[in-house]
Amino acid sequence: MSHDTMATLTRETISAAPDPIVRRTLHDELLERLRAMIIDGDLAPGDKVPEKELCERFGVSRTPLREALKVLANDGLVKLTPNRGAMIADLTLEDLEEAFPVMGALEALSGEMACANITDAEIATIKKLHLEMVAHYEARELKPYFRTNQKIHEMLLSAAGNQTLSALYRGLEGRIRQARYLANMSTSRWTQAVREHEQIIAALEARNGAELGAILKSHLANKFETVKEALQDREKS
Amino acid sequence: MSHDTMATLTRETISAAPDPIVRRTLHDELLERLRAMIIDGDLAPGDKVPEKELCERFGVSRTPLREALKVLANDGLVKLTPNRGAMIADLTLEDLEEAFPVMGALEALSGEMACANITDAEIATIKKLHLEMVAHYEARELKPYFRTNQKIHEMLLSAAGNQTLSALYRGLEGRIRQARYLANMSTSRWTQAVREHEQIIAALEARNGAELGAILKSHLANKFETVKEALQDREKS
DNA sequence: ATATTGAATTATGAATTCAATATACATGTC
DNA sequence: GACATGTATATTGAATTCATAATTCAATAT
Repeated sequence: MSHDTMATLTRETISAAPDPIVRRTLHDELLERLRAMIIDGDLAPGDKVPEKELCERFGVSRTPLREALKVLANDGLVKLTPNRGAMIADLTLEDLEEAFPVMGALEALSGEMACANITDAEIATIKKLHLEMVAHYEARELKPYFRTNQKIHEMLLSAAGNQTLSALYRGLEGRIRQARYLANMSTSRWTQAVREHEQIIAALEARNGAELGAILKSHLANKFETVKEALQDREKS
Repeated sequence: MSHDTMATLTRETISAAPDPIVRRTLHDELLERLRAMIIDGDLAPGDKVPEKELCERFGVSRTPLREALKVLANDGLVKLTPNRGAMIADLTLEDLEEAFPVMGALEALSGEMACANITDAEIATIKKLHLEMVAHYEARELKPYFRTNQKIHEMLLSAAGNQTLSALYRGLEGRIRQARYLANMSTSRWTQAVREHEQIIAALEARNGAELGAILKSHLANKFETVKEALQDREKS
């Protein structure tokens, strides 16, 4: 064994079995859990965040919890008022009006990039999901419909293969999470939405990125209109 | 004074002078300062973040500083490794390749929305900045050129009038901050960039949102190519 | 009866402390 | 002399503590 290969060999020996023990910080773990709680609605918008209670629940001290809250505040999921603590952010019409165009731009990009990178297998999976979704539409099953719908958009996003894009998109989605439960669509809008999804599939199969981007953008804009109406109705009551 | 107007009057008296004392938390202040330090390059990529030193510098304890670091990590400006502390995030080619398309989408949206909302006065200001920038180009003053350039893009962004968009854009910009110092443009690229800026002004004056969006997108794509080359050169050395 | 004031309680922001982990250094072995 | 092992120091993550601000509630005045 010559001397100058030693170092290389040693490194290979070590890196041959790179199986590090994953250790997460409490802060990190809490961040994930709290995000999930907010997005799932366990912590409702407008709620005060009960620091003490959550600490007991998770069995941690206030320090890591508060660190997580600062991050969530930065992401817009909670509002922090000095000396008055944290509240789960409430969704205003203005928030929606700001978020949707940005979502549209990101979604369009996601479509464009997905067309460039997606595999045939992935397209097949999306088609299958699409058929599932249509079945839910025909059965008028709103919740399963939404769920499948979201899966399709998630797949497009991951097919785009851009972590930065995904992160921003998910961040925005978290903020407008409430909108989902609002959009009790009219039959005509629902039919239109399904038709738009047909177009999405077609553009995807043709791998026409520009087209897909445009469709997604207007699809989202239409969805926004639906949500906006629902939100305005709710605010009246 | 009738009794039923009392409450109203009282409320008016209070809300007539809403001049709350602005109190910021240390965490918030630190966040701002650290961001500036990173973006200005006072803390260089790859540097370990000296917790203790910074605490002394700012005269605060570790708690608020660490809170700020978590937020910065969430934004991708620093990397946090458990038990090993924080490092200023280093910019890889992959980061750039991910960030630029997203920046492009956001910038395009910014242009579109700016056209819809911008005032004549704002257009005039931008034109003035543009002339300044051209002057710097002709004098071959790179740094002032960049600075003015950035001001123009900032104005477009604020003219778009979408806080969500601004926040995401600035976040991304912070991450690719290093790219600025890399882009030592060739003369031909520089000339091209100025020409593109002429087009930007033209589209803006015509208030042609779609056009402006498209120009900004390709403008950024071209810039990316320049930066990419510079980065590859640097990585070789 | 209602509104206002002041004291007690609670919650928050930030500093400090403590335990666990990593790094640096020294010593011993081949 | 190179490497490994053990020890000391420093740094980090998280709990605890402390001071201050906000909230609650009873007492008082209107």
